[in-house]
Amino acid sequence: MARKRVDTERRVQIVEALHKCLIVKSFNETSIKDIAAEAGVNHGVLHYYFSSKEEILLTYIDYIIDLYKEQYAQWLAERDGRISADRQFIIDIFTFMRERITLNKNLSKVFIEIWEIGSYNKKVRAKLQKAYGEWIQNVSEIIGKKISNKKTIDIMSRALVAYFEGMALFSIIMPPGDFHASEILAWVEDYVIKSID
Amino acid sequence: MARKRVDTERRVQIVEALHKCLIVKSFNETSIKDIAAEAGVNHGVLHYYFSSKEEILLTYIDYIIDLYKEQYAQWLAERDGRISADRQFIIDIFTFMRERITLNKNLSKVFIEIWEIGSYNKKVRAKLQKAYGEWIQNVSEIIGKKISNKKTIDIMSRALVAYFEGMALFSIIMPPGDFHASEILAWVEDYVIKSID
Amino acid sequence: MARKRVDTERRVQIVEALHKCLIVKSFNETSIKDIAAEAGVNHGVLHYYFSSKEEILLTYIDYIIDLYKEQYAQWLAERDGRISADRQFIIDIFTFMRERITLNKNLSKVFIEIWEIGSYNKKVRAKLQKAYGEWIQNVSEIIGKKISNKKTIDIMSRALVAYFEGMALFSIIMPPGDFHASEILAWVEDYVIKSID
Amino acid sequence: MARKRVDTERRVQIVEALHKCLIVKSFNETSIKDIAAEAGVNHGVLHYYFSSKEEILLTYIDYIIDLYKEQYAQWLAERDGRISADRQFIIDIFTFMRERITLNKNLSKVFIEIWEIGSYNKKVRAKLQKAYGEWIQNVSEIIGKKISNKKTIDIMSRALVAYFEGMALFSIIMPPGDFHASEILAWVEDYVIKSID
DNA sequence: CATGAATGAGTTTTCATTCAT
DNA sequence: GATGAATGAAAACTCATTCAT
Repeated sequence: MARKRVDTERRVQIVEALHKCLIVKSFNETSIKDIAAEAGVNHGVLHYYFSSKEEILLTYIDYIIDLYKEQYAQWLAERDGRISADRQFIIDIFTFMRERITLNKNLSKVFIEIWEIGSYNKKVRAKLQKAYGEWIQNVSEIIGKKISNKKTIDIMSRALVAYFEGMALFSIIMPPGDFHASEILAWVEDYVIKSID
Repeated sequence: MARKRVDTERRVQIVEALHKCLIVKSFNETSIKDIAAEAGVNHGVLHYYFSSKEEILLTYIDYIIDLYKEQYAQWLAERDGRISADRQFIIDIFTFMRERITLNKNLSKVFIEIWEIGSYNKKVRAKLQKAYGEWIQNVSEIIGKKISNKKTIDIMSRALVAYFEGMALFSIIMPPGDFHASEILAWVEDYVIKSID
Repeated sequence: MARKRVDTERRVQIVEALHKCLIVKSFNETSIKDIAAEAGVNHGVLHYYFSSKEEILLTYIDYIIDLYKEQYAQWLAERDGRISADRQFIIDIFTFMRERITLNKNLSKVFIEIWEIGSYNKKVRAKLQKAYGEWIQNVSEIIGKKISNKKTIDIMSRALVAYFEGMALFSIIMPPGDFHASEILAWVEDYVIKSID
Repeated sequence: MARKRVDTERRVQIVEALHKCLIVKSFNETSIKDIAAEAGVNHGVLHYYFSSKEEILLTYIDYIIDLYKEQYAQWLAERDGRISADRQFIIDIFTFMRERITLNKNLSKVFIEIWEIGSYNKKVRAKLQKAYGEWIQNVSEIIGKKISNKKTIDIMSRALVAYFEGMALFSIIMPPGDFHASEILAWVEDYVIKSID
């Protein structure tokens, strides 16, 4: 049990080191020794806790997705844990997504990396599919409070999440201070809320 | 003169070989020898025509962007070369973008790769910024036929292009046959056209 | 602590392997794999202990210079560690330099190589400058026991060391058994000693 | 006949291009294309006029040695073509060697390169042996005007030429403006002349 | 003769992974 | 469990040389 805990701590430590590395360089440019140095452990140890570099990545993807799922759950818990049809609630939940997820630069950078790996790697893609499926489901529940047509809900939630990810991409790729991602996001949110309210 | 043509042809040949490689594996996984094999030439030749692997990539990015800019220009030329305020014209132009760009799987796959490289590589990012800037400009001109408020045009065109790219991403990442990208795109187009018409 | 020793040992082993290689071929013709083979280690190991081929060379130059500085220091230590004005002492010290340094064929061969590299490489040149500066200083101290004019000491010590190196060069370049380097050196030594005594 | 002349001109042109390259970089760092570019000819042509890179070098060595032999011959011709026992003549001839050969930086640089190649390459070494043999012979003739003992002449001429080459080396290797090669050379010349006069 | 395209062997370097201690 | 030494495959790149046109 105690061993297990140490194990888990070490794995988290390593996985968080990978996160720090990915802020600065691509997964490919990040060597096992880079991760080890960032984690403050011997690089040989990484192969004790993980079978390969890929396994660190897969674990990391779970970790980063869980981190934001938990943040969302926590945010929701602070609001009684229920999705409300309230206009203000919907404004707030979109604001949360905008500020904490879409405009989180480090997160976006890392996700561009994960997209790229996922586009060639089935295991990574499966994780993305699951995470995006859940996020789409969350958005469905939100707009489902206002719209009854299931088809419309399905389409809109997918479109919205794709749009969020497109904006996350552009917030990294486009010249900073010129693209005004925050403003665009707010405008569209407003537009959507007006449309469905 | 004849020489110049051989030069250009070889460079195009190499760059198209890179394209074929990028459909299957990442730029990093694609070795100089892979590209050479795909192009059917000796690997030393690649360094004869290009100073480095990165230069092949940069040339490729120009090539692929030009390819689609030309397709757009050609499409437009067939329609008198002018952007019209006609409802059908706008429907058609969005259909063109949807079918030929956003839902072009190979193109999307390659662009996910370019995004990732661009997120760490300034030269690549600059090329993306230019290309997206132009595309946003094109969309601005289209919706500018219907909307007069400059700010709204700016925001909507940016939002639309980001959304298109988000959809391109999801068409690659999400389970095929399940995400219904085509339908979602058509629905949103319809929605936008109705909104601005 | 044990680790540190392994480190140093391996580095010495590699540096000595380079020495053996340089007896046979130039630094440029000596590949990392050649050095590794000579050292009896895997070639990857060389990059574990040294960051680059140049760093091996720089370390080697320090090594070979230190080796002969130590031999000189040791020789001197055996003679009470002091430079004497004794005629026999001066004869002996010149003999030491002649036999152990100037006429040491392997050493001379390697130094021709280092000269060549140093003529294009600043770091190598700096090491040569330091080593020759010290050697000139040593000769100054020896002849300073007999001559009081500082200018004369400076000039003579520089001239002597340049002459020694020219003789080292010729002992490698000129047909063996024909140039009689040993005899020439002895004659000049004798001449110098007579002049200053 | 005309062809032969064109051939020779081209070969000289190439060989002079190599000289210019060797001022700046080592023979190893100098590529066939570098030489071709410096000569203003197509690189394929070098293999028409020379069988290999080594042959260019060997031809170059002949060229550079001849150049200075001719300069010496010409200088001598201007002085009636005979070596004189005149003190001033000896002063002048040493001055010529000092200024035009030993202190000629480009020449010295190139010779360090040739020494190094010659220390591993028999053909190059043979050329050096011949050239130095001739130079030593010249010096023998000069000091032979003053000294009658053949053995002494042999030793002194060899020692002098070795010393000149050592000084050439140090004029390249040692910190410029610090070693005072010119002064040292002049002092020793003076010393030698006084000794033998 | 001239050109420049093509070849392919060879170089240094990187790094995930293994493993003895 | 931890350490760091060792392995070896693979990468990008260089370049003398060849050769068809």
